[in-house]
Amino acid sequence: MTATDKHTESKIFEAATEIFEEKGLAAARMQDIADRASINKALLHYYFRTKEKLFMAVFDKLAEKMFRKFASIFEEDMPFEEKIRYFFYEHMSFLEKNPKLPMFILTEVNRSPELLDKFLSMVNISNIKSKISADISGSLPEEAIPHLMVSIISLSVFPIVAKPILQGILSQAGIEYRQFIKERKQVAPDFIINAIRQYNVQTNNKPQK
Amino acid sequence: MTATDKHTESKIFEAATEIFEEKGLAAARMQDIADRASINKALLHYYFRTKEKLFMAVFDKLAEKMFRKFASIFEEDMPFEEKIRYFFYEHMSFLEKNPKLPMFILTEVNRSPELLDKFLSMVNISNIKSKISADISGSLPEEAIPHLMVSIISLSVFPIVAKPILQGILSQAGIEYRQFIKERKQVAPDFIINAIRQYNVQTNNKPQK
DNA sequence: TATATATTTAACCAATTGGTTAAACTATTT
DNA sequence: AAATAGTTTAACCAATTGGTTAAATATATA
Repeated sequence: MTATDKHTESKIFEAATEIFEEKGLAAARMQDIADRASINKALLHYYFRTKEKLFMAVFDKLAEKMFRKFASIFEEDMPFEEKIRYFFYEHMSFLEKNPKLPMFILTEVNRSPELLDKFLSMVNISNIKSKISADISGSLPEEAIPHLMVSIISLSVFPIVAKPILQGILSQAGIEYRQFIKERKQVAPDFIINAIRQYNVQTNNKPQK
Repeated sequence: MTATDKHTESKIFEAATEIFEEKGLAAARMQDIADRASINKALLHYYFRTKEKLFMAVFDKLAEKMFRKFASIFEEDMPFEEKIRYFFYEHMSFLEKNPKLPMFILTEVNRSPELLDKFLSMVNISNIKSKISADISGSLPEEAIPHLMVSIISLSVFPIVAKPILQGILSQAGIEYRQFIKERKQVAPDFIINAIRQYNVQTNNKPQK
């Protein structure tokens, strides 16, 4: 493999990433990818053999990116309240930089759930549960923790995925979507923290490492 | 138009609804729709002329259904806390019966946001805002209301849309998705209500009409 | 019952799509 | 420099796709 083909292969990969993120597998066309990469379509097959294999290479990269980001944030060692705030800040900043990623993943995993198989273990919910239990005291029931986590994800991801709808509805009230998402980085963690206050949750004031 | 063709047309429409919901516009095939309806493919064109027109008929019907459900629940006259509980119960029951609908709408409006134009006015956010302000007293800032509404929608819709992911992750901890969603009808409104308690929100105890 | 109208069928069509092929071109090795 | 290996191109291919056509069939009307 020469420097030239490393270049061609990555050009293809980048173009494919964009096109697949924008259109999904079903609507993406090999000719569109070739056009985006400014190469002859036959090269797609020379380097990646089939559309399916090219798609899988892209999906794997993007899903890894998304799940790793999620998992790493949640497993950080820090006081719980701070972790919630850090999660929203980090996760929503990540989503801001990758606005098409969640919708891409959701589209493809709804079509083909087995695509997820190799990524699920990256999110160890039992591990996260014990970390959360260790981080907080009070009467938060253990069975509430998955709900809490799903709520956290819901509050951060859904407004991104529903952008066209929210943009339309919010603009009726003179609210600008970008500004709304900006505020949300603050509002959403407040919301979560206040919601769990009912359990007399005291976040441990452990010294930070 | 005869009784027979009313029958054929609705058979086509129903089959198209299923196929478009399952696959979206890009991946749906006219032959698949014809097979699902047990008719000859040419009839799709006889009754609906083009794929695009058939899709639009289906999209309009489904989007109307979804937006009308959302809007009607939120404009109910009842005490706020009760409205939140009613919203989650009604909305999540609706989503349970139409599990593919949100993902279908999200997919298509992300691809083509102008599809939304005729439905946005069904959700009058300013109207909802004044209703909520009238329903509750306390110090909930007006600019927090859109965030509250988006949170409510996020908490109800996202777990449906993310079913494959949640199913995978939750099963690792021995949690069954269906049971999780069932619990959520109770957990999510609790969450919302507790979250806004910080504003010294008192829900009006107006007599029900 | 005969005629007109509407519906359905099966065959066909042009365009598009993912993929293949072999020649031309470029880079590397002997 | 010639031979070999690797990359790229442009043309081509078979299958699929949304759509069309005209004949056959069914239904409605006079």
